[in-house]
Amino acid sequence: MALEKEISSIVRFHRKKSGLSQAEFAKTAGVGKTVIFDIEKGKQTVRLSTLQKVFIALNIRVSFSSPLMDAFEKSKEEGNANR
Amino acid sequence: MALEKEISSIVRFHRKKSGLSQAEFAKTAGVGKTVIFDIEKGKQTVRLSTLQKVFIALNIRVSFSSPLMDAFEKSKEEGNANR
DNA sequence: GACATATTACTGTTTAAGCGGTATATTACG
DNA sequence: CGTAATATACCGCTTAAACAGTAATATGTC
Repeated sequence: MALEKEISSIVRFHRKKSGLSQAEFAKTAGVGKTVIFDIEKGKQTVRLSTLQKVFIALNIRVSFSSPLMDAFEKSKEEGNANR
Repeated sequence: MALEKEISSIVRFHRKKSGLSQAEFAKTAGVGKTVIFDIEKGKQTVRLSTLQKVFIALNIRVSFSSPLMDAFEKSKEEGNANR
């Protein structure tokens, strides 16, 4: 599933459960009402900072996975952020 | 950990493992070199579409979790996208 | 059907994201 | 140390994201 479509349905579901309209939720999240509509419509060009506010307001966590993720976690523990 | 910092370190780690410089990787991901530098620097205002290109190029998957996530998955199976 | 509420759509304005070019700083390696 | 590669930084330029306002649909609820 495309990332923006997934975000779209997740945000809408969570917002509806919160009982807030788009405009009300926009206020609590600290963003404009337009961008809530856009996100729920599946807009691909939203800014990360905007999504972050929405996710925080809805108590949604984001995580990442990949074939290299175990090695990445290991490197963090060892304090090798890069190399 | 802040989302943009997490993305920053994950992207840098994966790119380094790929053996590409920022400029080379930018080309393969289909974005400008500047935005790769910005992402690895922890920029918060990157666009979702840009991150998407980077994640695809690095084979990184994104997933979401929340207290309502089980109910959300259920509602998908039942075909109730909203309500 | 009438009426309230919410969503969708469109507007103009402000701000900045992304871009390539380039210049400087940093890092790696012989 | 020198030098090549890479990363970091700054530059204008173009495009569009986010915004509030408003208007038009849609979705209820009585």
